[in-house]
Amino acid sequence: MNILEELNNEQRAAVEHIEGPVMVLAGAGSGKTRVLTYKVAHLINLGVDPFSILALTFTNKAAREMKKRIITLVDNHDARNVWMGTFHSIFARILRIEAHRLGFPSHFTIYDTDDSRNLMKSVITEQELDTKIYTPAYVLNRISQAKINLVTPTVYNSDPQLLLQDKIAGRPKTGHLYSLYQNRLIKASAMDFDDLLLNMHRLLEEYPDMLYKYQQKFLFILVDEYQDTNYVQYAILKKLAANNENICVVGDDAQSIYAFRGATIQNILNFKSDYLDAFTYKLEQNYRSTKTIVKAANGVIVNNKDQIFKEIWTNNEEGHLIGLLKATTDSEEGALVANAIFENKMNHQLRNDAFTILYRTNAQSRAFEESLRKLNIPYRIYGGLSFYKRKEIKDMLAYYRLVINNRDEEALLRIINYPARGIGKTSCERLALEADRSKTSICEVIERMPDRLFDIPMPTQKKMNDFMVMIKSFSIQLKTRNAYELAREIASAAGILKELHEDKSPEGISRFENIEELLNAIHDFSEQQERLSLTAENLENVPRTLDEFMQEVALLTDADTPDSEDPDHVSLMTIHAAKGLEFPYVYIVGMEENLFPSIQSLNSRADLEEERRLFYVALTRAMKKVTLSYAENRYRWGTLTISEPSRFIDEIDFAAFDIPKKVSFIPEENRFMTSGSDMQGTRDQRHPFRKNFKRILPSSGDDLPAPGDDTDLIQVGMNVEHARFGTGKVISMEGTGPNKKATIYFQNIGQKQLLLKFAKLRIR
DNA sequence: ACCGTATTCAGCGCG
DNA sequence: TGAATACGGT
Repeated sequence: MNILEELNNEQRAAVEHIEGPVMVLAGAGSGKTRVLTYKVAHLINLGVDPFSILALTFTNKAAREMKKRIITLVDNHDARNVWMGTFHSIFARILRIEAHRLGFPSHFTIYDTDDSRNLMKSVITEQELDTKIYTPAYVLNRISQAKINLVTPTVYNSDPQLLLQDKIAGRPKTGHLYSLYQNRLIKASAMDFDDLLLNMHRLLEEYPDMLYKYQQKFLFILVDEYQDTNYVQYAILKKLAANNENICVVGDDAQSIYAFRGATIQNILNFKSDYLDAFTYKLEQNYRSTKTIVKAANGVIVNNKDQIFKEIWTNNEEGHLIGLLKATTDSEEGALVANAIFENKMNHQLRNDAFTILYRTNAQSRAFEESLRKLNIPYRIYGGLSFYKRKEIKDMLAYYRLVINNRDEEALLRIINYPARGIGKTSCERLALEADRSKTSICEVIERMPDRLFDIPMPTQKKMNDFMVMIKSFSIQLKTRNAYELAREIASAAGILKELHEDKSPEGISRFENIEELLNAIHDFSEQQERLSLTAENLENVPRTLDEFMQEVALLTDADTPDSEDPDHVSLMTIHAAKGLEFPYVYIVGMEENLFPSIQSLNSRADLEEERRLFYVALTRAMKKVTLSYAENRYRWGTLTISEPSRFIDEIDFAAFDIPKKVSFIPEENRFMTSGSDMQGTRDQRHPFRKNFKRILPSSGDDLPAPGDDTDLIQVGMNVEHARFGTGKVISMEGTGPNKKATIYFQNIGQKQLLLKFAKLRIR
């Protein structure tokens, strides 16, 4: 059977167009992933060597599922040799092969965000800078932005504009911290996530033979979720594809929801000018949702200015109207939604996994959990602490990391005194200081220890040395021993098994079980015969080793831990986490101004438009029915706040709503002023339920701001003007009501903290 | 080294 | 509010 016959005309055209640059603009639910998988399958069917196909996805999970699908499609196991994975995992594989070019050992460690944060924290404290001003998060964010834009420390520190920005932000040392941070990474033979991209780019940029090699290798390049790629990813693709330009990108600008961490929609918008003979296909038929949902989603997204025009349509039934639930409080919202799910489930004989609750922020999950539990409805929260982020697992992995890479400082500092061996904090700090001074790694400092006199007590030096000897004794066994045996031996030699076994508290027992589970995973791994296609050439009977395991683990996350529980549960997750998924019944909750759209997004149109795209993504997850809910009052950060319904509700045609009787105590004359008429009604007229939310300002008595200033509109990040101090930028705000204070950086006089009720600030 | 209390700070999060 | 960290006393 010809697999192409399973596609519609546009999909098929995109799949069969195999040469030259192709962009597939695929609306939500239009079979985007389908095009990608069928295209790879088609290529293989045409006789293309799977080893020469590079397919990049957004998550490991997507890669795994796609690969599985392709193998069944082509019914040929060779399909597993396609280079399919995330940008990070594919580039990590290549970088391990070519590491020596860039001065790294092939066993370099990949630092996760915790490692990066800890390292940055030490760098900042060692520089004796104020960690309140130089928060690791801020500095790392700056560095990440720099790396994404190919800005190395050297470039950064000679770029007047960047330096000026840091100066204005009151953090002139940021560039210096970048250099120090990067040096520490190199010293530890480590790369952070952004380095995997940046170094891949360097490899292709600085070594023409490498560029040639990988251009020759990857004859066909496919990219999923192109709207969520950033500049360095774009630049790498541009280089790899430069030879024959057989590059096919698939994406939907309307679903770009990761601009906040550097993804840029420009990659899609510029595709045609980057590749002059580019061919564009638009997939506009939605196979997922009802007409009602598609219409609602179109009505929302049309409010964005930055977009490529698409008209999504569907042949599906009209379907249910959109539900709208109004609650008095956040906990009532939880109860309303849980009850609605319960009723729906009972009335229509549905399974729990037909339902999902989507929210803007993780903090909202609690009310829904409680209500679902009361009704005995099984649920699962996605995106919580993943297995590999748990403390005990990270501790154990730190041992393995250190055995593999003795210079891995973050791993060393994490475990040198866990379990407790009497090596205290001060001694560790001195150790780190000495490593920094002598420009070597901590591990080398320890090894030279007895010969030198540090201000570390002799017994402690001895203990440090014993520790390092133990680690190294395992290092030499890495290549010869089976992953599982070695892993278990390290676990017991380190004392972790004993430590956790003795802890009989419920948490201790669960930690012990988690370690066992980790060891089981390693056991399964070492039993598998199949290796990465990368090492397929040396198929001898070498056991699978611990460092191979760790290479796979470094880039795994949440979604990669399969859940063993009953799969029939209601899913709770953030909208971001729901990207790419679909559910019959979707509840989008917390539809309130300042929550969704988020208060932080109200400063710029770009941010607001990203929120709107997020809402678009949420709506288009649904197959059968969407229900929106909001609460009039909500506890946020410990205080009760009054909310009004989200502007996004207004953007859906009022006629699409199924307004429950109990909410519509609406004056008759407003009843029929729906958007069905051409009348340019106010928001209140179009959406009568809003009437109940006549803004009630908290009474602030005498403290009401004088008319003519902008006091209660001021937000972090705004430029403001003060009668005496001139113009400045709001850095942070604290307090509530009349006691609201803002920290403002004034151009002329520097930082000041002002009580808003007195400051009479104007927004500029 | 360890524990209880004070303080701070709250967006979304791939790899 | 509550989790996560910092601090300060034993």
